[in-house]
Amino acid sequence: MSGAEQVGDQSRTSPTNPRYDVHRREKIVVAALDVIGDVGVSGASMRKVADHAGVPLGSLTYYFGSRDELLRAAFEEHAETVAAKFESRMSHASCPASAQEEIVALIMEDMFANQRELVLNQELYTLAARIPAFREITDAWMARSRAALSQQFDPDTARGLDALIEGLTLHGALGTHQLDQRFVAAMVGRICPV
Amino acid sequence: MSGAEQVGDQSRTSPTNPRYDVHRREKIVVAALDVIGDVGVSGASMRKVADHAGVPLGSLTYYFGSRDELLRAAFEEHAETVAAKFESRMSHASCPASAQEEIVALIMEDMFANQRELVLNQELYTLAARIPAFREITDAWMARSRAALSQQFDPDTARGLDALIEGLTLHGALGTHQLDQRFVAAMVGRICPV
Amino acid sequence: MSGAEQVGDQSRTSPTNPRYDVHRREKIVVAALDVIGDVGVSGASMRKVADHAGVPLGSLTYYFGSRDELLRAAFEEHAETVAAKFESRMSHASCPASAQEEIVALIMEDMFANQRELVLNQELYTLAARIPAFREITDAWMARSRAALSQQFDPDTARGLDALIEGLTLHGALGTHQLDQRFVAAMVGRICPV
Amino acid sequence: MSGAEQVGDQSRTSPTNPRYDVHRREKIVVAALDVIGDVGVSGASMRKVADHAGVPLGSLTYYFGSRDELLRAAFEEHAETVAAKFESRMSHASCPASAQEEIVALIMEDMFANQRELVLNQELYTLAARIPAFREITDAWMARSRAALSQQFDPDTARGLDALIEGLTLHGALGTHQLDQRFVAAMVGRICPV
DNA sequence: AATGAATGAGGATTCATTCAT
DNA sequence: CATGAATGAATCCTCATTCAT
Repeated sequence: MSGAEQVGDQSRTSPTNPRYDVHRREKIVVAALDVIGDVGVSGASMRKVADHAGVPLGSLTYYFGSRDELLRAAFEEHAETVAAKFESRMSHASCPASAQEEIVALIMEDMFANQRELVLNQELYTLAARIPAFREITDAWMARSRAALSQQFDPDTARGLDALIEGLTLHGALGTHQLDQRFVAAMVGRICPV
Repeated sequence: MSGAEQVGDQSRTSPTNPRYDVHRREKIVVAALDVIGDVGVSGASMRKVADHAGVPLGSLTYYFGSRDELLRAAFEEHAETVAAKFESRMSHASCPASAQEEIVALIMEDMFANQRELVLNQELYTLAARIPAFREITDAWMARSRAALSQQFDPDTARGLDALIEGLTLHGALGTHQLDQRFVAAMVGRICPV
Repeated sequence: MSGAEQVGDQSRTSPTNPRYDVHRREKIVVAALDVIGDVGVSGASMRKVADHAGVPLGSLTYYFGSRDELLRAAFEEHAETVAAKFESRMSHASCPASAQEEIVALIMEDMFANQRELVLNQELYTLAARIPAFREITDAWMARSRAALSQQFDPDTARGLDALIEGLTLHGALGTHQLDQRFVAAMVGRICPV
Repeated sequence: MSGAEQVGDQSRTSPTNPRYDVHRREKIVVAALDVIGDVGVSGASMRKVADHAGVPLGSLTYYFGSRDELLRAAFEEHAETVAAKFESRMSHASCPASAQEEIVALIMEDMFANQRELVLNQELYTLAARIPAFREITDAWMARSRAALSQQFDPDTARGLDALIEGLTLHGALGTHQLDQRFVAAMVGRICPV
C-alpha cells in the first residue's frame, strides 16, 4: 500500500536533506518501540530514539511535542498491532472449539514470542497503572479483546478467557519453565463451559 | 541511641547480620516502596526517597551502595509481603473447597487493594522482564505461590489457578468495571477439577 | 482578496512603500506587542507571535527578516503610539497652566493605564540600555516629548517635567499605593516656575 | 570581615577540588550580576554565569535550585547595594539643604555611573513589571529610599524627590546629552519647598 | 510570493554517585 | 561511622532560522 506510492528511494527526499519525509513520523514510532523494548521506557531517551530512527533529535519534538506524546503514540501503535493479531486469530474461528484452538496457538506462539513484546506489554501496563492517558489505551485494547472473544463465547467465559490468557502468557514469559501446549489447552478448556 | 542497638563488632561487618541501624535501613526501604508506588521506579530518585524517609541523602548509598541495590531490596521486601499474605490465606484452607474460597477472597480483597500495590507489582514485573536480578525475585515469588497452591491442588491446577489469579487481579485493577465476586468464584471453580 | 490591495509592482520592492500585505504586517506587529506585554521580550518567541497573530510561522521572517527586526518594528510602533498620545495631550493646551493640567491627566490616566503598556515601556528601556538600535527609538521618542513640552515651557522646565513624568508614572505603576491627583498636581506645579 | 577568617588562598580548598567552598554562593551571585549587566537577563544563561564564576554548571542549581531563584538572589543583592549607597548619602546630610546637595551628587555620580548599573536597574524594573516576586524587591527598595528621604523632607516632598531622581537618572543615562549639574540642582531645588 | 517542515545549537534542570570531613 | 557538598553527564525541550516547494 504505502510502497506503491513510492517511485524510488530518493523519489521525494535526498538522503542529505530529508525535508518533507512523509514516513518520518512512523519511523520514529517504530524506533521508539524498539528502544523501549530494549531498555525500557525509562531508558528510552529522546536521543536514543532519534539515533535509532536515524533522524535528528529536534525532529522528535517537532513531530510529537513532548516525550509523553511520543510514548503515547508508540503504545497506541503497539496495542493496535497486538489487538489486530488477536482479532485476526479469532476471526479464523468458526465455532467455540476452533476458537479454543486459536487461543492456545495464540498463547503458545503469538504472545511474547520475543523479549520485545513482553517488555512492551509490561511497560504499557506499568504506565497504565499510574497515568490515565495510558489507561485509556489499555481500556480500549481490553475491550477489543473481549469483543473478539465474545464472538464465540458468552460474556463471563470471554472475560475469564481474557484473564487466563493474560495470566498464562505473563507467567509463561516470566516463569522459569516453558509453557506446555497440553497444559495450556487443558486450562483453556476448563474455562470454557461444556 | 542508635549505637545501643548494635550487638558487637561483627554486626558491622557480617552481611547476614543486621548492620548499622536496621531501623533506618528498613525505613529507607519502605520509603522507596512508597515513592515508587507514587511516581514509579523511574521517578523514584535517591533524593525523593531520602526526603520521604527523613534521612540524609548520603545514607542511601551508605546503606545500599547504589540505587540498583536499593531497588532490589525494596522489591524483595514487596514480594515477601505479598507472598506472605498469600501463604497466610492458603494456610487457612483445609480442603480444596475452602481453598477456593480463600482464593476468591484474595482476588477480591487483598490484591491491588490500593494503587500502591498495583503499581509496585507492575513495576516489578517490568523490571523482571528485562533484568535478570529482578527476574530472580519474581521467580522465587511465583514458586512460593505455586507451592502454597499445591497444598490443596494438583500441579496443573495450581499453575492454572496461579495464572488465573494473575490475570483476574490485573484486569480487575486496570479494567473499567469492578470485579464481581460471583464471576470470580465461577472462574476459580472452573479451573478446579471436580 | 489580499492581492487587490496591492497598488503596483513597486509596492513589492520599494522599502518605503507598503509592500506585500500591509494589514498582515501590521497584524504581526500588534500581536508581537501583545505577546511582549504578556510574557516579555524574552518570552516572545516567533511561534507565539505567529499563533497570536493567526498567521503562518514562515510569514514572520518573510515580513521581518529576523526576530530582531520584528522587535524593532514593534517597539517603533509602541513609541509612536505613546508619543502621539502625548503630543495630542499637549496640543490641547493653550497656556502653561492648562498644559500642567494636561500633564497631570496624562500621568493619572494615560500612562500605564494597563499592565501591557507598563511592560512594553520597561522592555523597551531595557533593550535601549544595551542595544544602540533601540536607543535610537527612545532617543527619538524623548526628543518628541521634550519638543511637545517646549511649546509651553522653557527648556529646563521641559526637561524637568519630562523626568518628573517618567519618575512619577514608573513609581505609580510599580509602587504599592495608587497615585493621588492632588500630589501629582502639586509636584508638577513645583517644577513649573511661577 | 570575611577576609579575616581566611588564612590564605588555599586555606580550605584546593583549586582542583573546591569542595566546601564557602564563598561560592556569593561568587555566583556576583557573576550573575556581571553577566546580566553585560547581556541582559535573557542572555544570562546558567552556563554563562557558571563560566564567568569559574564554577561547574551543576553547582548553580545546587546552590539556587532554579534560574529564577538565582535571578532573585542576584537582584536582591543589587537592590541592597544601591539602597545602601543611597542611605549612606542621605545619612551624611544634617539639614534639607545639605540633603539636596547629596541628592544632586547622587544623581550626578552614583547612579548609573556605569553601563552595568543602568542595565541592572532596567532589567530589575522589567521583571518587576511582570513578576510579583521581583516586585517585592523593588517595593522594599523604594520604601527604603523614601524612608531615607523622609529623614529630611516631608512625605510629599520625599515621594516627589524619589520620582524626580528616578526620572532624571534614567533620562540622564538613556538620553543623548550629559546631565548638567546646575540643571539637576535647580530641579531638585524646585521640588523642595522653601 | 508564501509557507511550514526541518534542524542544530543551546536552554534549564535532574541525578546518582563521590569523597573530604 | 555518617554525611552532604559537589559535579559531570545526560535529561527533555525551545527556538530562530533556513529553504524546498
